[in-house]
Amino acid sequence: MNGSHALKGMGLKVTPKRLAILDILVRELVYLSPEEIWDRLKGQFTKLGLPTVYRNLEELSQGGIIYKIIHPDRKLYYYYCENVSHHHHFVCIACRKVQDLEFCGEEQITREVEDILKGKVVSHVCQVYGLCRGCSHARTMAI
Amino acid sequence: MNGSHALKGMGLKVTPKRLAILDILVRELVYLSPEEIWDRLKGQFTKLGLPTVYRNLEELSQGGIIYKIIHPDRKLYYYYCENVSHHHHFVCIACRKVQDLEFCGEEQITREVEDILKGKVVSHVCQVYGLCRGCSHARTMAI
DNA sequence: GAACAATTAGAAATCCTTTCGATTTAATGG
DNA sequence: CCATTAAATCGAAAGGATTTCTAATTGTTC
Repeated sequence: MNGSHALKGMGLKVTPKRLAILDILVRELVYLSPEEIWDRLKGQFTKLGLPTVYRNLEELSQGGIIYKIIHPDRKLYYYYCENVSHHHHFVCIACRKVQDLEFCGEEQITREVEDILKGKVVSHVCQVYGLCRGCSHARTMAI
Repeated sequence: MNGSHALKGMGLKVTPKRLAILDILVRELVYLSPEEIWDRLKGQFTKLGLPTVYRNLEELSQGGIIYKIIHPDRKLYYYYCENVSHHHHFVCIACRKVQDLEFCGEEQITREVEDILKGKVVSHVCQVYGLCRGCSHARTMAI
């Protein structure tokens, strides 16, 4: 994963801040809010506005290199995922780690919508919440 | 669907406003925002605060009689659905109608998470967007 | 390295949603 | 039917995440 390359590829200028924002997500592989990313970068840049973080995250997301989490609290969270083909995610509710899922019921859903509801599928979202391997162990032992 | 009965069942007082809010959702069967519901009820009640609508929708949702839509704009929308067993929905992006889907990949997903990721599923969301029968016809003819 | 367009800072605005204290209303039971 | 009490409502105001705006800065290109 080459940050500069990726940014250029989507027609964005390669700025240090933009790179740093992407880098955080690439390194942590958990979903983060704009403010959390801002906090992590404050030490690295004397001047960094929260709007800059918001704007960059939105641009990166538009460019298809990072993704938004569907979160029950209806706030913005982003995560990086290398896998660019269509797939869904398993999100750990304890540590926020995001992992790929193979399974996607697209076919069955499309068939049902077309055959029974006589409608047309445009898109679908699917997200699974739970405890990842590590957190599920930790919890079993702790409680 | 008896509104008063349903409200009592969840330990809520039967007030005219609460009934009217529920009634709108039951009659329209599309997802609506608190403000849209408020607009529809302004004529019916001289005094009706938007916070009242918000509060009631949240209570009804807590009671499990109405549901929140997962919407990309991250705003609140609610809809009524008679079917209380676990299932997902097909949402028309044109008219907002919400229809039940049979299919749910719960089993396969749980198996994948447990067997491959060694994690534990707690919950999952799934929502399909598209054009319902009527809107898909209308669009074909219009464009 | 000059020119230009894109990016950023910082403050302020926006807008959805929630909170608060005071008032009203539904439910209960005598 | 009326009194009591807890729940519900009003209206204003606060809260808080996100976006907008203008001027200043910085990458990119040639």
